[in-house]
Amino acid sequence: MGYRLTPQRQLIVDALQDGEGHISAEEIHAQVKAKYPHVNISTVYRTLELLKSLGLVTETDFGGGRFRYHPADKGHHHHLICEQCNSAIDIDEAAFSQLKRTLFKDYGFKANLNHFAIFGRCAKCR
Amino acid sequence: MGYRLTPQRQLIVDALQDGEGHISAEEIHAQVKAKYPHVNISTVYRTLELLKSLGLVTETDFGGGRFRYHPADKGHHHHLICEQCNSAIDIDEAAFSQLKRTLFKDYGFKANLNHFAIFGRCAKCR
DNA sequence: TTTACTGCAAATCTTTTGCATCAAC
DNA sequence: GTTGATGCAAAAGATTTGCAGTAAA
Repeated sequence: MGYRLTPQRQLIVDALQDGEGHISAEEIHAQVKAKYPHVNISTVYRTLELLKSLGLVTETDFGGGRFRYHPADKGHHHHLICEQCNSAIDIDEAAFSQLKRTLFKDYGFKANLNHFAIFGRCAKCR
Repeated sequence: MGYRLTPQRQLIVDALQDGEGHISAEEIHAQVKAKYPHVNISTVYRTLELLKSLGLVTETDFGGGRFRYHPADKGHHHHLICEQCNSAIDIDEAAFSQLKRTLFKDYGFKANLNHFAIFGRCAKCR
C-alpha cells in the first residue's frame, strides 16, 4: 500500500505488542527510545495515527483526552477506571449489549462503545 | 464559608444558568466578557473549579478532554454525542440503571455515570 | 483591615504541524 | 531515484499557576 516499514515503526509496534495493557504515546516513546535514542515522539504519534487508520490499533480516551492504545488483534473490551487508585479493569463487551440495544431502540442512536472507559471506584477502594 | 461573591462569579453563574445545555469554559468566558470585558479566562476556570468542589456544577467530558459544564440543580442526565454532526442528545439516567447494577454485581465497581457521554451516530446521520 | 479573588503573563501538558533531510522501496 | 518517513523545532489548544495588585467582607 505504499507504506514503509522503518525500524521506528517496528519498535513502536513491538512496544504495543509487548505491554499486556493499554499504553500511552509517552510510554511507547520511552520504550522505543531505550533501543533507538533519537526517535522523536512525533513519529510515535504519526505511527499511532497510521495504525489507527489501518484498524490495527484502537484508541481509548482514559479521561480528559489522555489517550491510550491497544493492538486491535488483542481483542475488544471495555474499561472500568478507578478514580482513586487509577487501576483499569478490563471487562467484556457483553456487559454493554443491553445498553446498546436500548439506545438504539429508544433513541435511534448507534453507540460506538469500542474500547470504552467508565469511571468510578473499584472494589478495593470502596 | 469565607467565599466572596464577586461580580465575575455572579456573571459566570448567570452564564451557566442562562444556557439550556452544556457550556464550555470558553463559551462562559465569551458570555461574561460581553458585560465585563476584562474578565480573564483563568477566573472562569478557577470559579468552575470552586463550583464543582461545592457540588453546584457538574463537569462532563465531551470527548478528548473537551469539558462542558452544567448547573447541578438543573438535573442529572447523560449524553449521546453524534460523531458526525456533533449534536448531543440528553437521555435519562434510567437507561443506565441496568448497566450500573451489572457492573456493581459482577465487578464490585461503583460506576460514576454522572453526566456521562457516549459517542456514536445519531438517527439523522445514519 | 484582612485576605480571598483577580488579571496578567508565563508555564504546563499533550498533540500536531511545517519543513528540510533521509532512507525504504 | 522517488517519495514516504523522520527529526527537530515550533505551534497549537486547553488548562494551570505564580505573583502582585485589588476589592469583598
